[in-house]
Amino acid sequence: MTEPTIARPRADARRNIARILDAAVEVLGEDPTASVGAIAEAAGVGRVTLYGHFASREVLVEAALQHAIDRGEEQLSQVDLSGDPRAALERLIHSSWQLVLQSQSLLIAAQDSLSPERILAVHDKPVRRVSELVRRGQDDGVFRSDLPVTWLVGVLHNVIHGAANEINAGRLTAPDAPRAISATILAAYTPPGRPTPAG
Amino acid sequence: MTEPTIARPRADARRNIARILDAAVEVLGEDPTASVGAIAEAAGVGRVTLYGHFASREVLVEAALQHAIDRGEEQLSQVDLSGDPRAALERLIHSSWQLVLQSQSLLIAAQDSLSPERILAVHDKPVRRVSELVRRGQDDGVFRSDLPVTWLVGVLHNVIHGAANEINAGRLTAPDAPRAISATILAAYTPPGRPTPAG
DNA sequence: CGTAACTTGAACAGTTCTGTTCGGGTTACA
DNA sequence: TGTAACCCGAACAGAACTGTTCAAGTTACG
Repeated sequence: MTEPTIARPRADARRNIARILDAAVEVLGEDPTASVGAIAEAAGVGRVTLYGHFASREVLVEAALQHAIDRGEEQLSQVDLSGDPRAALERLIHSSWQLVLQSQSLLIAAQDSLSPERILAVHDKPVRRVSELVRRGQDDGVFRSDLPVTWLVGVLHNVIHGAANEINAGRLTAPDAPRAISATILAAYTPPGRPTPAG
Repeated sequence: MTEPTIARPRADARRNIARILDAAVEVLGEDPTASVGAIAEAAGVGRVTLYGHFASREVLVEAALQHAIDRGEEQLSQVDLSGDPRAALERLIHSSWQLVLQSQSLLIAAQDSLSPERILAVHDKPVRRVSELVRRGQDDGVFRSDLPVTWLVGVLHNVIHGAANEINAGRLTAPDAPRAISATILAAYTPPGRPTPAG
């Protein structure tokens, strides 16, 4: 029985795949309706080549989302989540913010062409990271427990994305965003009847 | 000099226009990418007839958004905004919630085919209503003043739309939504160092 | 160096939408 | 009751996109 050789792509093929993924993240991050052709062009690659590696637009979008999240995970995994949950959350917000600002409409593209289940599956790791921090804060009595963790995480998600929209609308400047987000979230997470953190 | 007769549409034409607008609000409220043909069908009207009243998809979408907001304004204008700003805000949230739940993706459709300026212009009245209430709360010292009114209004906007998404994702039930939104917003609006309202 | 893997533009088929035109029928309304 | 306003289906032109095929090049790599 011959050893089953694992079919490993050629070097130029792997390079092109990487270029395509980078381009997809970048282009879809700005225009969620960007065509496959536009992505191929941005990657400096023929459209046929792209289809050779990604069978359909759907597959490409999912791979791009996965790629963006994987890259983000590298940074997020380095954030120190120990100590006071409120301070830890502020650090996490600060790191997440840049990532969201880049990939902005990539999520919209995903929502257009991917099933909710797949999107959720790809987001599993980052969501879990935030969820555990929030839960720890609840256990410590620092974060409110009268609302479910999923809701609190969702609020964070929406406020961050909302901040990106505010910047696009010119009603907020990028440097001001992290402070506004943190101040809003920390107050929103405060247990009923307890004082909010003073800036 | 003959009196310049104001060209008033015939009765059936006005009826069809109304039907089209209602259908547009309903259909686009569920699928932001719905085609003009689908809207015409839902209105029980020929596609040609629709184009006779609305020159392009863009015009139709804007008219539909305007229509939805105008209908909503009727209800919102009846909300009592006097007294404690926090209680008033809760009443306003409660009334706004139903409206948003219906028109959900109509806004997405608008964002796809309308310029941000036009969207903002159409939203002028409801935004102003909330803004003034928030500002009054700031003057009374009940709402925080360390963040701009536009930001606070934006947070409310995003949390409400986020709640709609949570419901779609099955992580929140419709009856629970108003309570979660109010609790979140009232805490988020609390001035730094002051206790959040106890549920 | 030779071959298999890979890339490429051009061209094609198929779909879906927008917006227009035409001709004949119906309806409001004065 | 007459006429202008209106409605409608069918059919058309045009654009944009997806995904495939082909034939000819280029490149990695054993």
